[in-house]
Amino acid sequence: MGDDATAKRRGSYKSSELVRGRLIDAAIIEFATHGFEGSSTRAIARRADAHQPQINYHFESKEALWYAVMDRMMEEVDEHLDNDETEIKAMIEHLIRGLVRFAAARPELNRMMIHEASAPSQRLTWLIETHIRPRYDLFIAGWIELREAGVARDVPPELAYHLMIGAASLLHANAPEVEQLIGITPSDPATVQAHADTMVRLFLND
Amino acid sequence: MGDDATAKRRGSYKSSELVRGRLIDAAIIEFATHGFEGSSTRAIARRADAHQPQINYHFESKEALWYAVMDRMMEEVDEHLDNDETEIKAMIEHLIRGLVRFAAARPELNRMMIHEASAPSQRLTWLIETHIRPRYDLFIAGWIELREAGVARDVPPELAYHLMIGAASLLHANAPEVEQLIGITPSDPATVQAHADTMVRLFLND
DNA sequence: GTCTATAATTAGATAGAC
DNA sequence: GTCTATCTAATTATAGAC
Repeated sequence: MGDDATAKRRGSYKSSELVRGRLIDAAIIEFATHGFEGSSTRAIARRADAHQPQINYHFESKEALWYAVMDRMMEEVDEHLDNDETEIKAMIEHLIRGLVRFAAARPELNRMMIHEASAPSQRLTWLIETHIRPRYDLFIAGWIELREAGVARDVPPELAYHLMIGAASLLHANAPEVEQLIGITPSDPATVQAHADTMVRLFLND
Repeated sequence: MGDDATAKRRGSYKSSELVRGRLIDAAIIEFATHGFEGSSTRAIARRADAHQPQINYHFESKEALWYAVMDRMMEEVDEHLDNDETEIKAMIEHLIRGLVRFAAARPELNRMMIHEASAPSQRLTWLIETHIRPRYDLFIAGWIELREAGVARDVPPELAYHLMIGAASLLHANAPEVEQLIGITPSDPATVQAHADTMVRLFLND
């Protein structure tokens, strides 16, 4: 170790990971804005300051890049929603506030979700079975427990997930519309705070 | 009148309007599913049982077709939300139930809105100024009045519109996901009813 | 690993016969 | 108004020099 070959391998490896990461970052923006079909690998590469064929080098295909993007987004959700509360009401309140904060910080996930969830597809099936169902099951179990404890308002479990995510995310997913229509910046900390407070009031009993 | 030329003109006119309507119907589905850039005029024409150049004949361009689609969708919203209630609480309850019913019947509008509202564009600006702002202004004026009357729950006016639409529409915009994940059909009358009931409970005081 | 060149396919739009 | 054929430009992916 320490010879030229090792140094070169290390250097190349590091550089490769950097480009790979930049391509994922760029793809998140493009896929969220234009959808999978509407995004071009050239635009992704340009945004990542890379060349278009590097996508096929670092990933198997445009589709493989999309899967890598989703894996990354889901890691980020989990970091945002990480929860060490033990009391049940504090936990759900923490979750609701986390949902709003994440929607504001990363509107791209909700945008991508709507693009993909609009029609059945292999990508949607993979997304549901790999990433969504485990998280959904946890959420629903918690919601039912909260309903029984009288903490949650009267929202049927099979509707709760999408009502809550819809109310938490549209303001941020549609941020460009909101800014032009209403004149507020949805990602402003004060707006996020007011939004989270409102969500807690709406979905939890006093 | 009544001569061959007139008959032919009449026949052609009727046929032309029919094709034009079918192209708009088809474009609604395609634009909602794949976004503007992701939709191909060939796919739209195929779905309308027409030929691809007929789009450029009946509309100036793919973009002109998109504008015609939005005009049509907005006409449909207004029909769905048409309201002859006079009492203020009955009016907002009618509106909320109408929002849910429309989202279920025509998930395409909400899908298109998210596609377009994700990034600034000429299309988004036109959509806001032509169609959204007048309806938004009416909604907000009503919401403020309701807040003062103590009928509406404590949701700030600048958040109310997107919270309500988000909660009303995501379940239906993401219907394919919901069916696979939860196993319910969001457009089922019983589900729509339960969804509307829940929305009224969430956003209005008892 | 990068980057130029390019192959193969598909896109939106148009020409012109009917 | 319709429909075939086609133009130009853009797309994903690959070949091969470096």
